Amino acid sequence: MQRKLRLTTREVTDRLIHVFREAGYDGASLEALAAAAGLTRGSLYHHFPGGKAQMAEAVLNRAGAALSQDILMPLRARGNTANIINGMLDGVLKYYDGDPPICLMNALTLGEGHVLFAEKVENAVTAWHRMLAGVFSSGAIDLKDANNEATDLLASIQGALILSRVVGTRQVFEDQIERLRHHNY
Amino acid sequence: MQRKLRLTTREVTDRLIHVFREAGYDGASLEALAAAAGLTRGSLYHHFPGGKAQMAEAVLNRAGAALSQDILMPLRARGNTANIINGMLDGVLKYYDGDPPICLMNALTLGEGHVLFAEKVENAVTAWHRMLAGVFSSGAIDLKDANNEATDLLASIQGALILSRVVGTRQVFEDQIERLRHHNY
DNA sequence: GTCTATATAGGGATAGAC
DNA sequence: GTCTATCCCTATATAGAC
Repeated sequence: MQRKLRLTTREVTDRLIHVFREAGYDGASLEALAAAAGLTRGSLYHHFPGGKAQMAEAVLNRAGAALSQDILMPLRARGNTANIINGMLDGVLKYYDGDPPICLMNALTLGEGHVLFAEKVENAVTAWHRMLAGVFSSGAIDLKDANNEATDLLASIQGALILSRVVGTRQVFEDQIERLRHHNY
Repeated sequence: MQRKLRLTTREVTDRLIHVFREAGYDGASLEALAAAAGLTRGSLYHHFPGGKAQMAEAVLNRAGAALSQDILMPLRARGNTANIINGMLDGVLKYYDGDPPICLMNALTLGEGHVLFAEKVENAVTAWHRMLAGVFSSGAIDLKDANNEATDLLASIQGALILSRVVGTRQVFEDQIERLRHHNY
């Protein structure tokens, strides 16, 4: 199997993701990014003339698209609430695919990354929360309760990611997601 | 009110905390740390000959002590489970005192910080989890269920911190903690 | 105990050959 | 589209005066 010589910008972007996930914005050096891409530092600037900020933004955009597809799309399905939530949780397991799983948006909102991307991340999370609340409120419960249920579920997922990373094993995350399937929605 | 000229290392440490919390290890520059301490870069090395790594470790140790006092100690109280958990949640609100609240241990386990402090952070979180599970298991339920309940609660708290930081307001965090008080334990 | 000044390395970014 | 070479700045760390 021969190594590809010329990469598309999208392929390069995909190779950069895990560096930003594990190191955050400030911790992601061009040296590490270039190594992950299999390119030199100079070559990165062909794909991203805007430098590191543009690299991180491209990675964030890719993650946003994946989140929409894997997690938000199942929330648009019709059916009973429990089935919809189960579909979303399948997407959550797919979207957070590392071992341990790490949330890119969490990693990118510290230090300089916070200055650059806080708004974009907030928008993504808010969209997720709003759609989740919509699913719960269609269950004919009070709108405020629906919002609270959405917050609870989102917090449980994000918290499981934190714990899983701290412990260093994916299993903690998967176990927690399984338990969330059996809650009463 | 006159400004103190000579600071103890502990006082300096306390002033460094919020820089590491908001920027993580890689994002915390000596310039920012010196400014926060009200000292020059050079003076920081008097208090921390080991440089930035030692500063972060000192901050982490202080946070560990505060966590023990504010959060773990209430878990040693006697009484019914609900009261003990309420006491812990009071400590949680006190320990995570920023606006928005940010988890130092989360911030310090990305990039180079992960290499340096992952083990120490894991130990702290594991201790919290173990004590929490102990409280739940004294409620005469299955040990595995107690562990799961502990994980659920810990994840809810950590996730609330994430959401609160992303949204940029402390209110989200406080509301979530209030709701956790009314769960059935 | 704090300062100024400085050493040294690594970071991000650019120019131009191939 | 990728490379090498280089520039410049910031970052961490050290030395020594006060």
